[in-house]
Amino acid sequence: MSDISSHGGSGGGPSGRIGIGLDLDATHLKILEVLRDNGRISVSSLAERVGISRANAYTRFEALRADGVIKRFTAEIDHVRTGLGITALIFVTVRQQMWRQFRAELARMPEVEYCAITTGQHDAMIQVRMADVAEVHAMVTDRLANIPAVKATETVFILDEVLKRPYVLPSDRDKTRPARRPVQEEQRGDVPLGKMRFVGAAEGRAALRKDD
Amino acid sequence: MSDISSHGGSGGGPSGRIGIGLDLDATHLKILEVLRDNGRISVSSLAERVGISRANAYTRFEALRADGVIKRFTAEIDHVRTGLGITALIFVTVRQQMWRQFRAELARMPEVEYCAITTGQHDAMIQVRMADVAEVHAMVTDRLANIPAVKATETVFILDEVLKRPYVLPSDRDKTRPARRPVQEEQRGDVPLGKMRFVGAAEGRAALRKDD
DNA sequence: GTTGAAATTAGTACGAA
DNA sequence: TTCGTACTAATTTCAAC
Repeated sequence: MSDISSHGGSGGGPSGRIGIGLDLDATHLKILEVLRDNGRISVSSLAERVGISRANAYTRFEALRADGVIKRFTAEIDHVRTGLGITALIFVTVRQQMWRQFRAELARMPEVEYCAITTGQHDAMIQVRMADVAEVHAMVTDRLANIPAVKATETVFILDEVLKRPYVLPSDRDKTRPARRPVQEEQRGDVPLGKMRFVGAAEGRAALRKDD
Repeated sequence: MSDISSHGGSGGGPSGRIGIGLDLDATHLKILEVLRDNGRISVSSLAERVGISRANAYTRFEALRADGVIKRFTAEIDHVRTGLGITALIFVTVRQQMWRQFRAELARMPEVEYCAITTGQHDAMIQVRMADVAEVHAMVTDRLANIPAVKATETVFILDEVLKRPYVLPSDRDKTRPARRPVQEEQRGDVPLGKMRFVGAAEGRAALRKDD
């Protein structure tokens, strides 16, 4: 059960994989679209829905799997039903040169569902699922605070998860947006830029993306 | 393709579902554990791995599905391979009384993978997948800024996704932690509490969790 | 890249423990 | 409830086109 992503970052940094084994065409994307909503569909039904032959579907399906485009299949579950109804985001400031230790400690925390290294005020964001707020508090004060690599934390609770897509595909963008495009074009320029803010990375963090 | 979660929040608020249709035993959790890593496993193999009969596995599997504990099955994909290698978090401050509009606009944005309402300095956090940073910038300035409900935004880029579990289960906690428990007990009290911070919700936001 | 037919496997229904 | 078995339907594999 190795949970640490073996792949490179999603930020276009030092990734690792250079040669692309497979370039995805519209059919590949269609397959991924179907698989997003029904990961247990049979390859036969998949072929039908996508509009290709079974053999072709099998070939493409296997290629997507073998090439790592599809990392794995999983079930989406209702956390409330399993008793982990509290979700929190913990923003962590990591002490320089201690990323390796931070990562190692993360691997020991099964209640962490997601951890990303970010630009901005903090260095990392972790998402945890707990039974109650007391457990979140205990996790932050007892476990995180005891990691020397952790300089500071900031915790925020999730009140509601409004939207959660399994994943986004490039083909998604051509669906809802065209209707709004003209509006965008017209309003371009009138945008009150002052109300938004981009937060860059702290000193030297980008260089520390991989372990230390 | 309705992406907005029909379920209640994950924060224990006004959920909707009251009567629990199914209380999960250790076997149920074991099933979910297997399904987390292999959502396409056959029910026969599942039965084998969990150590129950095939018939029983079918019954429990169906019960978990019908009861909504398993929301759906999906494929996990590599965003870099699909050309959406840039991930950003956008923290949004929403104008009071305009949550309904904000939610409606969100539904029109297919590149948004996740949106949660949070406590703390901001009101919501959305995660987007884009082809490049320019697209993120365009999304924030052209699309988000044009929503009257959006008072302000703060954008942060994800440099690396260190850990991404499909989901956390209550049974996970009894795996890695026991080894560290004694350490926790010893260090309890020596925790430098000053280095962490809990951020509460802004005025009246909890009451506005559902639309408006 | 497609179709069709054999082999295998999945899903269902039943009685017994 | 759970298990084991037998039955039916579907899927996967492999062949030739």
